[in-house]
Amino acid sequence: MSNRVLIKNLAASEDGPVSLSGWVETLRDQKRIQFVVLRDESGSVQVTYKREEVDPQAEIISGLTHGSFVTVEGRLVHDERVKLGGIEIQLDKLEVVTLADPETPIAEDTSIDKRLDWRFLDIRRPEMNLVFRIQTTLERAWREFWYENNFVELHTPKLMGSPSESNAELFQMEYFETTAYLAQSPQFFKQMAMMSGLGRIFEIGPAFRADPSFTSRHATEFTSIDMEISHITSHEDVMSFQEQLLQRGLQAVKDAHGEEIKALFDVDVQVPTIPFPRIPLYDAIDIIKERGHIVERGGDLDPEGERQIAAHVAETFGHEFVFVTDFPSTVRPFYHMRHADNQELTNSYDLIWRGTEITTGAQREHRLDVLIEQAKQKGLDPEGLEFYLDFFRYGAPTHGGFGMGLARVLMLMLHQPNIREVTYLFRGPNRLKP
RNA sequence: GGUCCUGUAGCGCAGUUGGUUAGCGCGCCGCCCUGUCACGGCGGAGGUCGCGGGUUCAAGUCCCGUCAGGAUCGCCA
Repeated sequence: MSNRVLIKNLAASEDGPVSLSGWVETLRDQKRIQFVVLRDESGSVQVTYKREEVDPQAEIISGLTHGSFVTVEGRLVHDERVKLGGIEIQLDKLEVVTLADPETPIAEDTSIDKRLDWRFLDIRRPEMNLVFRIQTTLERAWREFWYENNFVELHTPKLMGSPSESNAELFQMEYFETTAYLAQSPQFFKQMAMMSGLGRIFEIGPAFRADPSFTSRHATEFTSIDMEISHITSHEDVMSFQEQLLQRGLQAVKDAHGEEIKALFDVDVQVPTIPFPRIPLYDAIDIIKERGHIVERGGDLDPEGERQIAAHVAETFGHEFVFVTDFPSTVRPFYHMRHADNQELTNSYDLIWRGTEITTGAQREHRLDVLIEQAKQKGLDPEGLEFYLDFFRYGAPTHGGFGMGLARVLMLMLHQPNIREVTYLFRGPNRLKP
């Protein structure tokens, strides 16, 4: 390994010899003096070289192109004249590792679709680079929370022999002599873990949906944050876990990256207070109606309804999050538990962050006879659900959980307009590359 | 899948009621420049106007179709 120093650590270092490596960001090639702005994964710094009469090193610098990767040896000097951080490297030796093609195919203001074609160049930009450092911090904080609470991490299969849920569109593929499906959700397998005695589980993994959805918040493959816990009394227990999880994650991101996020995205990360506001759906519909938007009872909230209830919560409680609870059974899958005293409502919720849905959660029905009855009411044939229904034949604890879209969380955290900005390699109806 | 909008140089855009050689900024190439920092100065290259058809003496511009992209709705995470 080379003994390269990260640029972000230079400002606090003593003047003296250093070696760096990085990409050429700018070359200001004057007759007597040359300036190279060098960027690595942590930041940018100016490299200065004073030219001699006959000077092979200066010729090498003159031949540099934007994006070329170089190693630099020189002396770090703190100098107030330098606008870029008040430091510069006075060059002893610059070596070209690889010369870049002179014309870069994308720029900062290039449209998202072209930038996705050249994603590796796009992610070289400091703000895009930061996104994935934030993602790492977020997942780490969540994992720590789960570990502290005795969760088991699972990896459920993504190749399925039958659909994992009823409604969403399925990808199917040849599988030797039969047909396989890509998992739309780990739903059934994480419930299986409850009957396996694992108690509390989480999974961070891919989910696949063959929906031709053209919006700023949908992908055909996305990373799903899933959690399932046993021995709950209602969906309230699930919501309580989730709000703690989000608070922990956002606190960790703010602590580790708050200043950078402010500098690069102009966003102040808000750590939410607990508990998040909770509003039953029918109350939410009444509130939305008072605000001038009509949502029919018996249906789901439409996007405008979600924005309206979020605006109401922001104005009334000063909170960015809201749990909308007790959805009607007509819009929920058969496995959501219904109210004991009202078959039309479920022990379920959606979590909305600044007007966008990031989660669906629920208490699950654990009684086999009730489950079969609810499946039938949804027009499902229990025969096709045998493998799932078997879970409930040999003793099932009460349980519930949620699924949360990772990229949606990042998009909303960083106030990005599109899920594609915060997904490493986006997959949609018209994008399979790179 | 529906609706609306957009496709002009490597990138971002302008292009008038249809009219001669399609422009601007950035980038790129060459030369010049004593510390630049959005460096500056001079010069230059680069275009099947998404694609196909139609109207017209004449189409980047109007019409039809098609492909691609964006926003939004449906659906969801």
